[in-house]
Amino acid sequence: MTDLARTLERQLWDLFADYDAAYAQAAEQVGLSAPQACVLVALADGDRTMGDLATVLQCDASNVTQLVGRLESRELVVRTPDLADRRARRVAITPAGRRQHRAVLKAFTHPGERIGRLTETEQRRLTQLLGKLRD
Amino acid sequence: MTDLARTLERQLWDLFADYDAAYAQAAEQVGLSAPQACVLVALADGDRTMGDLATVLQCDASNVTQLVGRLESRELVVRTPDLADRRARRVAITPAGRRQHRAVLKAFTHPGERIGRLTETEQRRLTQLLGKLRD
DNA sequence: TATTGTTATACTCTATAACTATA
DNA sequence: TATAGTTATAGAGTATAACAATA
Repeated sequence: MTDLARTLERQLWDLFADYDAAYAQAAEQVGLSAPQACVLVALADGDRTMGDLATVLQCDASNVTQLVGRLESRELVVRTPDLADRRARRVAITPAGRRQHRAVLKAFTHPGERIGRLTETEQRRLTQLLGKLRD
Repeated sequence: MTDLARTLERQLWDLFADYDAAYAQAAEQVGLSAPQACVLVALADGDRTMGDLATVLQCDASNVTQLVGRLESRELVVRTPDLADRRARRVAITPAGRRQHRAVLKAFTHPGERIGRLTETEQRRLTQLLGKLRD
């Protein structure tokens, strides 16, 4: 491996460490854990079944049961029956949950600040490079 | 916020999600949790006191006590007295711990693969942009 | 008196296995 | 028989508060 590639690896590691910490802190400011905030994010664009949530969050269904249970006890989400499949339950974000979600987004200023340090040209270049990175 | 900035935020989020998952998977392949792997990384370049570890890992000292305790019970690290300060204890990685650490690095191919998709010129450009991002 | 580290405790996150209800 | 979700359980990560030993 080249020195350049090693430098890049280190930069990515450091960047991600900062990013993770900033996200956890943003959630915490709102009184949520990072996984709880992720649930609200996953529900922001519409309700989902429990199983769908497990897929999106990349975790076990039993974990979703507990995450949603804690959020429901705080009335940030609600579970309703699925009319098409009586085994399934749909989870939806409540108005209070939506307020919390917006608060997390507002507190998570980290990416916006960083991106704002780049000129528009640089941002375009970065988008292109990151796109190639993900493929 | 511009569309371009929004695209970048989304790209960073997706990239980081992949990165996190890949790191956790690399650690798991070796039989470690991600935090445990981070302890080994922190000790790879030399021993540290418990308090120093807490600073580096950005967590509470009582958490370090438990993380190190689990690793020590598996003989991946050892605690030795600090000769200069009898309150402190120095934690060092063992040969077995070093093997585990190397195995994690070997399994964590994700960043290297991604970086390898870029030409050297693109890598240089990305390094520069990421540097500006972090400041 | 302040600092280093541990212990006791509590809560969250997470998965596995066993179970219920429905398809 | 297979699938959606829950429950019971267990282990790991995390922090707070109280504590012991040392500075």
